[in-house]
Amino acid sequence: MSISVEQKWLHEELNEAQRDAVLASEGPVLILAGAGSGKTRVLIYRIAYILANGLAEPREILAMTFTNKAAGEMRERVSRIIPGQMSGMWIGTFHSLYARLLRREGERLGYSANFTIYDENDQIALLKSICVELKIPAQEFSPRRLLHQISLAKNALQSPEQAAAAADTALEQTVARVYGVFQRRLREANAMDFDDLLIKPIELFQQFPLVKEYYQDRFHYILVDEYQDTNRAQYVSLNLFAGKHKNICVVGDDDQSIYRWRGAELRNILDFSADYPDCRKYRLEQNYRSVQNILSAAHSVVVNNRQRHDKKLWTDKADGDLVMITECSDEREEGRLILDRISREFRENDRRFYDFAVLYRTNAQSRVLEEALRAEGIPYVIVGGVKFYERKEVKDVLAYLRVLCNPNDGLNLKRIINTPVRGIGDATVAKIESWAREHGLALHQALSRAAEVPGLGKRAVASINRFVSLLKKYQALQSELSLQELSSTLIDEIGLLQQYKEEGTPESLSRADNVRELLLAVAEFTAMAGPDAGLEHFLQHVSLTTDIDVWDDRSNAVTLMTLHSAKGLEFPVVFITGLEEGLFPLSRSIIEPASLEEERRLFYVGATRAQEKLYLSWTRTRRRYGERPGNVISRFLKEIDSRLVDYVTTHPSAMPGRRRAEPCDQDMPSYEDESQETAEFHIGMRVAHPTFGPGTVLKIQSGYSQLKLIVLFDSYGEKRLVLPYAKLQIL
DNA sequence: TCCCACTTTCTTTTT
DNA sequence: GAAAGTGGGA
Repeated sequence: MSISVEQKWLHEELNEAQRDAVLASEGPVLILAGAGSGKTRVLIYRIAYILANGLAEPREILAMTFTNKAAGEMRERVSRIIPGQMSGMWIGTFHSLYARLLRREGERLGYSANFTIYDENDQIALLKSICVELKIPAQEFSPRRLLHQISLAKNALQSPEQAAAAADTALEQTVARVYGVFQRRLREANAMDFDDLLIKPIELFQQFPLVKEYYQDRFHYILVDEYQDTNRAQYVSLNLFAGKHKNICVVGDDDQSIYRWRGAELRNILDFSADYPDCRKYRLEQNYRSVQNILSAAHSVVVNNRQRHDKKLWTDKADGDLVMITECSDEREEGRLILDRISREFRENDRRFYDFAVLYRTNAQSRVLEEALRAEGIPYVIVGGVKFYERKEVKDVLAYLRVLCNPNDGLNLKRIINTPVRGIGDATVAKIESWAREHGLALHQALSRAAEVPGLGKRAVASINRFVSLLKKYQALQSELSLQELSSTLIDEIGLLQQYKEEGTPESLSRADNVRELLLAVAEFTAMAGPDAGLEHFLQHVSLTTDIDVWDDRSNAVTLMTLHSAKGLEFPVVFITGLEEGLFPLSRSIIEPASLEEERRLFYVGATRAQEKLYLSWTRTRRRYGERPGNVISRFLKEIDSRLVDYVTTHPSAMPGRRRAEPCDQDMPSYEDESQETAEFHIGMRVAHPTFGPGTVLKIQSGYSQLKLIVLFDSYGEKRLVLPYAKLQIL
């Protein structure tokens, strides 16, 4: 195809490799784009190029991004290059775009358009009730573990029947059994979980070829960001979408794949050229983000991975400062270290608070850091962690809204039936539930016929009737009132705010605040989406909006978040904390090479967020599970080329209140220096137990007086053993 | 049915 | 050390 318009910006804004990738609009295209190499820019210009040359209408473009925030930015930047109408373009995350598709077409699969989206807590709650019903011992098969297995099966497009057929171990058999019931329950509730959002479009397309053809026809150009983190379901659905025009452009970096644990398959990107033999490949290897030392340090770690394509990013930036590694005595010291560096950066380099990001492996680490920043009065924002919409009081209100929107949602119905307390206890609910099941009714239907249910007291029936008429009333009001009016009247009527006020504890007051904030969020949503946006849209927005989507990168505050959340972002100064064996890399990952490599990629992702300064820290000891084990320096720190590193140890000063950091001339400490009393055992070691048989040591915890081992037994799962009593044999 | 005190588990990471 | 789960008593 000849290019009708040769835009000036193609030459001014892009380097040669980027421009080639943009111009290759037709056919399958794979763009291997290293960290900071401008892949977002390529995607944006690609869309702009397609539109500017009239190759497609906006509505014929489908662009998958990793976050809603990224989608919004992309849309905005495209419209700045190509002013004009952008409406009709499908740009968003897999989950939000597929939810849109399923609201339109899900009817064919037996879901009505008002389906509820279940988040992880809902999934767990549902699984728990299934486990109780099927009498599955929760100790042996924790709902969490079952959920993870089910989720992996779903994302691998395995049906419950296939899972049952393939099941060997007791765990797999249980998973398959629960999985089948789980799916049935979701459907009965007219609910989809996050995984269903990805797999139902595939079912739809497979069962309804005409629907498939419509969408295949419609989307002339498909663009996918972060392709290295797609799972099987995403992969299959993309191929279905691209089936006709085959103009599919995927962008990714195998070194930045960090979601294997939730089913992402690296082979999707590694095998793209096998799937599309005529595909064109482009490599973006010039990094525009980081100084050379940071880039080299990150590279010196990630080269230790075996599962990767060899490549090396380059930059024409200066070397920059050395990467600083600091050894701290404990996590509070680590917090102080960060304060210290921030104030120094302020003095020396004229920074703003938003120039800094503090990254960590687990959310639990944020607390100490938060305390340190607060004590010093430094503004900060935490991305992730306990999410607003997951707070109890917020979920309670949302549960009401969900039930109003979708009465079949039995899970949320059970949540609110006795919240606030109205005398409908567990026993009553259980009776109605089993009666409902006997008669093939949904819970809400049974509730309206409470008088017929045997064994219910008069008081209980009266309470239920009051509750049912409350719901009926608001269902009727739904069409008359605006979203805001509906929710605020409802909150008034159930007396939630008043109840919190009466309790008067700081905790309940903050709950009241959260409920008010939820009302604010409703107002904000209406302002953004327009008055026509229905309850189901608001609820979908709530389910699929993450912290990172609302994070404001220009607010004047230090950002705290997990390494995972930091993907795709950049900051002048980055701190990566908690670089200790067992924390980063996490102990569970150490025993499995593939997981360890993923941890290493996570380190790579974190390090390459930094533009100018990278501070890495580890602590000699850190509180975990209320205990305080000794730590060993992370292997990742040892893998960094020592010529790129400035190693510093902080010593608690004799004078209280004063701290200093002193350079330490010695080489970095090695594992051997850290000889623990646990010398006999180490993580990853194979052991045998008289009752549980063979297993692998997952974790070693040093308590105050005794040591605890966590061992993953081949046939008994995880057990915690107290060392002096566990008669373990080393294999 | 509800509330309080006690025990247990939990820490990966996220749409 | 917190949050959630368990069990006994009112």
